[in-house]
Amino acid sequence: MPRAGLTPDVVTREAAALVDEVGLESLTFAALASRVGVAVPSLYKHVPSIAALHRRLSALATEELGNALAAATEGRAGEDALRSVAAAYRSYALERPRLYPATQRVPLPDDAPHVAHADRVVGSVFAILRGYGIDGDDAVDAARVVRSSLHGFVDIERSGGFGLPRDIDASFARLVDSLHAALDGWTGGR
Amino acid sequence: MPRAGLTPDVVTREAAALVDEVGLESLTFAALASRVGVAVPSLYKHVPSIAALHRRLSALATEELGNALAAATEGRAGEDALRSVAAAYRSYALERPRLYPATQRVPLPDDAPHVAHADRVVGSVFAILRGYGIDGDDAVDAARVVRSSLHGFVDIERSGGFGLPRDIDASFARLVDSLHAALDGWTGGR
DNA sequence: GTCGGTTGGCTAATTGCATTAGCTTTTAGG
DNA sequence: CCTAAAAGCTAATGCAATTAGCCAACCGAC
Repeated sequence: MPRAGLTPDVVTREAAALVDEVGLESLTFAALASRVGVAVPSLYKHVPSIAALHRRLSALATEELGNALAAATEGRAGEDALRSVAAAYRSYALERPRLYPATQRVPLPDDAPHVAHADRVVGSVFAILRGYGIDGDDAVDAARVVRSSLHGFVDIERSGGFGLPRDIDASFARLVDSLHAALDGWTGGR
Repeated sequence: MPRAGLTPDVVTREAAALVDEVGLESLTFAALASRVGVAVPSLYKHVPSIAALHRRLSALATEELGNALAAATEGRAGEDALRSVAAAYRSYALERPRLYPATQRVPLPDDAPHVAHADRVVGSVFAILRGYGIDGDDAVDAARVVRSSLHGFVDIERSGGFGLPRDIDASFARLVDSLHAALDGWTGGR
């Protein structure tokens, strides 16, 4: 029986591609095994459980999002960075709408790679705030505002929740305008 | 065999209570049947499938959220309404963190009750905007900004995604401040 | 009160999924 | 080449969702 050339990373990437087709909730070891050409129990040689696979998918999605955001901040600061990061965030969610929710899983504390990817995502937001001169507790509050707005928008969008007849791109632009105004006029804590 | 007194609404409410304990993804007909005291196949007399039960849960959660928001707007306008609705939105999500995600499901078009509940939630947001004198396409954009911010914040919060040592209530207050500022200074479309 | 039809219980059976146990083959390193 | 580890496999187990069909409870009409 020749080796299928699987590794945990290969299995995870194939699983992500399958999620793009069927969604996270319909991901099964049966479908994945069929996809990579092995019997179902063989998957356990590479990934200990379906739950572990979901955690790996979260780490992968978070890494990809982090990469996209980091690239978006390069050579940019302040408003320019905000707009670039916001666009990258939404682009990622629209490219992989079924995988995107996996970015929201909080890493297990001992999963160093996943923790690092998550920190990187948040780090990109803090980089924006430095351009606005916001730091300390204010930076935490502001980062939460930015993350909430972006996550909220793309989550509702990908779920089809914006049903009224109004251009969604235009609404997103107004959201980012609002974020810029909020960060630009950010005042000390209360 | 005496009747257990079940109806589709009773089953749905019991399912919601079970979701509060175990989460949406761990809801099973087996656990629910045990909870209401009937055999598993008996549940099919009241709810046609697990998928249909999830849709009913979404309608119920959306109704509850709609009730909370409607109550929060009563006798209030503008900034007062915004703060009240924002608080009510977050309170609901914190009271039923495991059920809250069900509010995000888009209703099937022919599910009139669910559609009505969803419209009511959005209606409460539009009521706020009327107090700020925002209408037309601007109102759609602004409603999407408000919904995104609120949903995004509570979704990250309930998932444990705000890990940095900073009071979350304070961050939420800053989010609402930002929303108020955005709505207060809302200018015409672009 | 009785009867008939409908509703709501039940058990048995089926299919599919996640997982474990243990055997066999392939592969890598000494 | 040999050995141990890794990676395939089948069989088996337990659980979940669902269907089929039987029986009893219930309700409305007479």
